[in-house]
Amino acid sequence: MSVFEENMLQAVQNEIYLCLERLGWERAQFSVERPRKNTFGHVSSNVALTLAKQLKRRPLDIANDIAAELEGKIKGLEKIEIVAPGFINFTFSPEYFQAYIPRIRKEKEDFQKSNSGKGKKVQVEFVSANPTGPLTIGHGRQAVLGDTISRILEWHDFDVTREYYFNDAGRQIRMLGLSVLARYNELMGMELDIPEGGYEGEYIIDIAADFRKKHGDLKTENDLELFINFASNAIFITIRDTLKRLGIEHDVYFNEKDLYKQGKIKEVLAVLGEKAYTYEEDGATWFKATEFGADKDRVLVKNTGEPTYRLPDIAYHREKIRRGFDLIIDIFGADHHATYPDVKSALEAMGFDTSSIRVLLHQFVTLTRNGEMVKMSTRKANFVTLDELMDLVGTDVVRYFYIMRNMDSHLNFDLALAQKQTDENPVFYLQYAHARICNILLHSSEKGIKDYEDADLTLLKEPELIALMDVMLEFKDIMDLCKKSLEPMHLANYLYRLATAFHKFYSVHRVVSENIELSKARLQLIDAVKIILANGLKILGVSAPERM
RNA sequence: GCGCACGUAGCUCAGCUGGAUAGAGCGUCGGAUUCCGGUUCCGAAGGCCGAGGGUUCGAAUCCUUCCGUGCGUACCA
Repeated sequence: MSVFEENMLQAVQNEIYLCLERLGWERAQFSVERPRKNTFGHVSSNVALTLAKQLKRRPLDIANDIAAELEGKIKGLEKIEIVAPGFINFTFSPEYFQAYIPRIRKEKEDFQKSNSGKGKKVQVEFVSANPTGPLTIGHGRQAVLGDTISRILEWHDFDVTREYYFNDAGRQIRMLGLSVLARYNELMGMELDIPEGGYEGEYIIDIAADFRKKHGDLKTENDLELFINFASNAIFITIRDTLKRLGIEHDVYFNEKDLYKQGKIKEVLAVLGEKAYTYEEDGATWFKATEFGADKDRVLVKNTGEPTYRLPDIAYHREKIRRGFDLIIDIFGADHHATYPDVKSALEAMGFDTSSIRVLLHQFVTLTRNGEMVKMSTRKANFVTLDELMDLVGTDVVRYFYIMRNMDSHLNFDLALAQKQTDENPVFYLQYAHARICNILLHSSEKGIKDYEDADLTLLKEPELIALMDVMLEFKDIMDLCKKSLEPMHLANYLYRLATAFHKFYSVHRVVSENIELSKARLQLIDAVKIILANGLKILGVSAPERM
């Protein structure tokens, strides 16, 4: 049996290009895609439609010419059909699909793995939540998105650095220190006095108690720095543990504080000043953002002498570029969309090329419980933490749910639904397909079919099997799409479709039957399905259970 | 006001760079199992793709106006 090196889309596209060349027609823009309906074949192209205008001929006639010219050129092709208004549909033969089964089973986790990243260095910055409280459900979306995107890039052979920008300087962190101090004083018998804008969550009390355990009773008025360090460190540890529980570990925690210690903040001010992109007004230092198209200039250093968040952001991104990544991906919540243009402008003002930076914005998570919106705020204590969510529904569900929607859309996370853990949940449907395959493989060996390596794969030819194998081969296209769009949703949807194709096949055909030869062939098939399911789930960070 | 998004079935959402009769899950109603796990499968009902205009062979998709929702528009992060 021959092995087909290219996938269907590439093979068809290349042959159409060659065909147009032979016919002396210009290269037009045309699509080669998988049609929505399987009655349109496995691959479909609109090339005749797009050529109609420049050739001044009927699309159907053009399609006929192209089809005739393609005759016998595409390996593994069963038939070409021309359909009004001028689509050319390609149907591949069962042999084409069958040829992939041994490859999948041989290459296993490396099947169709891409090396298109060529080891290029990519930095993915995500979460970067202020260390002022536990991670919430809102942070969870970004955490899972960032990690899954990282996994997708790693699959494509990029060298990925997962990074967390740790805001351990500035006003918010001082508020945290003051809040813990207030609780500490309360423990010491003083009246509780949480500062305006301070943090009121229960965890502040716990930190204060731990502080007292470690440091005992202090006269604390002048030890704010001690409280800040203790508190931010305590919260850092809980954040890291929460992420670890989700299967996420950052390679680098970049401390904002270091930007100050190493003089990077001053450097940025100096460089921008030298190039006359800053000026002083009302006691503050301003950046001339209007010269880069902004509606107004921005403050970099307040009249109190304290930098705004923009300045360290600029300094941090300057460091990112200087560290020599080929690609820098920033994942931010939608509330940050206004800040990046300023950072970009400042970097360009300093003479940096910002084309390697790609900013991904994701919309918010709306949490509902019994149909009612649950509002989230770290300062007030009425939030649901990411840990609580994992307690409720498990990490597999959390990871899948967060990426199953387009990041441009609001994610509606219905807690009541998520807690159900029933068949309404796509994760179980998917995992069940994997578990079911494992069970069938187990069953077959109990039935005495231990070795099915010598199967006759030409027996795999029923429509449900062809449809299943068609979906299996789509894996590479989906991974390419994920890389291009940096949108893991496509993989989640794909795996769901793969599971569906398998369940449909299962419901009409027995795998293990009295017909030993047929059983062997189908065992090879489902073993291959299992491999692709497991590969995809691994990229999503979701487990592939052998039984449930 | 201005900027960035979003608006598709009762609900939650797909629909990739414009393509063929707009799809799925849940919910509703009705079916399928002597059998490898029914946590499965099949069928039905349910849509002026927010509204109007434009571009073209062809629009849910691109442009434009309007309406609605979210997030920004800080010397908060």
